[in-house]
Amino acid sequence: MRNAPANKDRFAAGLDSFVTFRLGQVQNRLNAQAAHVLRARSSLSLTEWRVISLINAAGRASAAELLRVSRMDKGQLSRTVKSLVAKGIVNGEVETGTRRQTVLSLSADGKRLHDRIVAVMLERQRHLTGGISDRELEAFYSVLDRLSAASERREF
Amino acid sequence: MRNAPANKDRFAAGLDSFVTFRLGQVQNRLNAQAAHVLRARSSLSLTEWRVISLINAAGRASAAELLRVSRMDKGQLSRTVKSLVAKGIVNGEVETGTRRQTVLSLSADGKRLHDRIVAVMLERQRHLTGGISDRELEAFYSVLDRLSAASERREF
DNA sequence: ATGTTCCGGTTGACCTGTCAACCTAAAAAT
DNA sequence: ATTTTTAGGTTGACAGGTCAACCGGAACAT
Repeated sequence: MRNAPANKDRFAAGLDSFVTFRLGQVQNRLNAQAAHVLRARSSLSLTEWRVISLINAAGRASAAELLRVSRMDKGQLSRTVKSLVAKGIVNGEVETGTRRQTVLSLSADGKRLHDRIVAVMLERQRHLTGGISDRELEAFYSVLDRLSAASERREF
Repeated sequence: MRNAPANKDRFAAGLDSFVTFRLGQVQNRLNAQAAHVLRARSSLSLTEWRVISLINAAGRASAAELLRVSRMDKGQLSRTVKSLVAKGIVNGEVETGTRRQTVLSLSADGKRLHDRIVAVMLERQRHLTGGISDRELEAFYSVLDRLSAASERREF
């Protein structure tokens, strides 16, 4: 890191101390990278890929379940699922009877697509975490979890 | 943490292992929280606040400097600065001669605003990192930096 | 049974982020 | 001196995220 020119230090004291600031910077770069990879190897957007991952992880799940787990936006999920169904990547069976939920699952095509992409993503994951030991990662996740918990309080 | 209902575990294996996924979740929640705080105590958007912070940290700086340091979008910065100047929060002097840069600084109002908000933000920062030791934070930042470095390679 | 509440899902409006083209002035090249 | 390159900044178009109103069916109360 620290690849910015000399005057970077002028800012160091002011902003680097904000966890959120640093976190944000890294996250943006990671997202851009992921989106780039996806564009290079598929026609999926990052959100589409996330939804595919979610559905794959769940096997079969309703949109509501995915929402609870991912905390993504209702509307966004709805639209993304719609487009994935249109592309034949996701199947949506209208499970009537039990509160009319739509049960989502990957189609055969979807599964193949997922498996192809997930391989690349796992490789990327290895690249990203390559220089990081398991203990470090554990600690990292632990801090992340605490930040997540602390971000709960709305008044802050 | 871990406040999701029972079936959370079904997803654990699949997605929690992706650093980027976890990072993203936490980041979203932190952003939402920050935006909420800002809305409650000012009429600033998150981006406006970031730009104000940047300018404050720099004292006086050109837009280009802020860009290099923050890695935010050119256009977004331009527009945000424009609106902050319009609101009388930021002064933009057209430093001609040296590559026609516009030197940005906080106005008196801007400075007051910044100081008022930064107090809340520092309090929030303390809330967020309260349960986290300095050593843990150091380690956290170190991992973050390595992730950031690894997100450089475009092919991944 | 019927009206009320609740919940899963959809839609539209709006706001933010991102990309790329463009303008203009300064600097460098000839 | 004139042309070319480079860099700071602006703008427009568009994709993606976010909010809130809404729809319709299930569950529940009376």
